[in-house]
Amino acid sequence: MKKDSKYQSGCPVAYGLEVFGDRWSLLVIRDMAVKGAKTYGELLDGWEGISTNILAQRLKQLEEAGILVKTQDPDNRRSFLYSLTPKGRDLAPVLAEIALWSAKYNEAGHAMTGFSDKVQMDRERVVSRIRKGELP
Amino acid sequence: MKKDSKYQSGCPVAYGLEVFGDRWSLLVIRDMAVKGAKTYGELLDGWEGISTNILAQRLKQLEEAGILVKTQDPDNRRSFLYSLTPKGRDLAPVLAEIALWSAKYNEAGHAMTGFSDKVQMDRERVVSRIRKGELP
DNA sequence: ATTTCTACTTGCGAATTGCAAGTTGTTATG
DNA sequence: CATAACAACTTGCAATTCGCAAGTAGAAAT
Repeated sequence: MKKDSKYQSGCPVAYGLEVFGDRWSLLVIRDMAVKGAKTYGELLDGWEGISTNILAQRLKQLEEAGILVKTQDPDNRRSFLYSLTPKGRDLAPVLAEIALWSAKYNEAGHAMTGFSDKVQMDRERVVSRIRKGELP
Repeated sequence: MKKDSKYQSGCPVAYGLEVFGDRWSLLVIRDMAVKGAKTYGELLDGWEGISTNILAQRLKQLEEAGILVKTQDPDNRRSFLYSLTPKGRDLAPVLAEIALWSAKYNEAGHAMTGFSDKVQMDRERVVSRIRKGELP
């Protein structure tokens, strides 16, 4: 999708969107930051159903962008562990603000997640926890 | 692009991304919120060069989503004025957090915009101004 | 030894994107 | 007032990207 994209404008918003501004990247980051997903399989079984080829592609891009790192699972040699870097965890405020906005405007209500509630209760705490590598 | 997408998961992050989670929507919103772009032509001449058919499509989607409204220019009958609704302006914190993140991690530096600087100087003020419909 | 698991890769039709050119109605110009 | 220029799109089409399904490779369980 985003190679070394020609969309370079110098705008900070555009820079961010180059890195994670597609339909899936932020959802992968959310699964890791909010749900604590660590393996390929866990990410594949996320709430929205990303397809396997797209997931593989995004993981590679996000790794190249320094958002996450891939390591061998010490307990299972056929498994890898994905984890967010500080750069990736620093996207917590972005996730939080999107959740706050959605909580305000999504009439349908948001089931299956206490994330919105937690952020509404104490945004700083949630952001701080994610930044430290903990679950919200 | 996003019809009534099947990506409904109940997750607030996913809801937000359904509305503005593509390559261009947030850039259009940024052009309006930060640059004060109001007409189709101004949006076309944005920093990144969106193509005309995509712009038309996004404007329609964002209007349907209640992010912006389209009105006749009272001074020029061949021109329309696009403006953000409160729902659209409430995305200011999202733009701000993306800008802060980019300012921290974009080595290339971000020329041609004082938005990052303004947000870094006083995030609350910038968000507040955009929420009121003023330029940051 | 064979099945199962984990993490992918490959193929391919369908949808989306980007570029270029054309259209419609409006205002400015000679 | 005829014509050029403008503003906001629309249309066509090639190329990229996406999503589903199926297949592969190596490790672990049975």
